[in-house]
Amino acid sequence: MTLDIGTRLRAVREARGLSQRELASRAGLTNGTISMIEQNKTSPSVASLKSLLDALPMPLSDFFADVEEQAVPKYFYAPDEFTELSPQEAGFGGGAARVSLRQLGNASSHTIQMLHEVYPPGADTGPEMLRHAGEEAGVVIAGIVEVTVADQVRVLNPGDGYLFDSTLPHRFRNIGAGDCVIVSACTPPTF
Amino acid sequence: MTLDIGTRLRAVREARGLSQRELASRAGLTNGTISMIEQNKTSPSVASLKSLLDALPMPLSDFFADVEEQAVPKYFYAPDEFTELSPQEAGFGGGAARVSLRQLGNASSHTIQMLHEVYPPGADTGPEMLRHAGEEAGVVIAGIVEVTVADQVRVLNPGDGYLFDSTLPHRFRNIGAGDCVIVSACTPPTF
DNA sequence: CCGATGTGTTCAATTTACTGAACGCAGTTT
DNA sequence: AAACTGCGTTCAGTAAATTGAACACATCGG
Repeated sequence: MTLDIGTRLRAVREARGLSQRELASRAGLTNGTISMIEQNKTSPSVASLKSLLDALPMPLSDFFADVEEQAVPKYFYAPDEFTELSPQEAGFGGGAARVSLRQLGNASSHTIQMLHEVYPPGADTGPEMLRHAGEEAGVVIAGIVEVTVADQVRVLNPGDGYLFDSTLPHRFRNIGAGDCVIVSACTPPTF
Repeated sequence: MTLDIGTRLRAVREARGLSQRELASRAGLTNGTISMIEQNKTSPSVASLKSLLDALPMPLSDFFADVEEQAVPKYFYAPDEFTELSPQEAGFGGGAARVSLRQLGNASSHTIQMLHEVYPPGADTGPEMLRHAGEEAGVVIAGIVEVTVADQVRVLNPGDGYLFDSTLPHRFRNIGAGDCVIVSACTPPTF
């Protein structure tokens, strides 16, 4: 989401019938600064923004309540825009190997969670089986992974997939020589 | 003036069980910055604060206001066990190009539908935009695809992803020289 | 006991926000 | 018309936020 503080601020300022200079003097800032902010050429500090809103006046929560509604929705993500989830939060307690779990977007505001997962050789989600609400599915892109679901164990190769209810105890182990890459999806997001 | 965002940020961060470094890496900032902010030694820019809250996640306004049942359930699928969806069934009416949409499992008995999609060069879901209930997300594995969602158009390369509400009109076009491979997920399954 | 890993803090260097004084433009006033 | 008054924008310089690499302090395993 690219949040548009500039137009939001301008809208509020003009609704009060204030010029940039008037608002600037009340807030203890300069008109130039306000101009830059309204054009989204800079991202003001919280302190500066609070000064401006105090001078209007308007609470920060109200200001952002509207800003987030007007925010431009984000549909596309470059590789570096995936958010890396820490192993701990993903449910991997004392895992020795480092697993990369890169999430697509901000799952808290969606009903679906998609992950780009990379397991180094030997990586294991651990003998303690994972369990959580929802369903999960995935496709193996590269490498070899042994997946355990309930009482079933299976070795999956590139092109293979899986699909099961997440409340069933499950476990992933990379038993190949190289990295194992999986693209998976969960619903609802697990936190 | 106070506006103690430092202790507020620390409270939410610790509530999530995250260290300063973990949060920093997710938000694309450094641990030092978070330390300074939490001690109120600096006033973060709105852009920085939003990055931090997105990684938690939490909206700015909140921050500021205070399978089908079988005898034996099937969890694993070999590549030839994916069910090929006919273009028509997938919503492609008179599409000239042949698109491969291979579905993992029997989606009607699940809340999640995962597809392994292959688009030949020039493939297009058509100028009539698709619309259906639910959300969909995907990761590009190979090739180059142009995706249109509502009024946004974007060219996605391997490693890129997408995530949007399926009620928004959308369209996929393979604009590369080779096949385009995408692994996607929808919720709920679209039929 | 010591090395390895974890935490949060500190500080010089860099990037960025902000200042202060310009600028150009549109109405009014003389 | 020229001179004023108001508006928002631009720009070099300054102040502050942010980085990146240290630091000190804990906990854990050999």
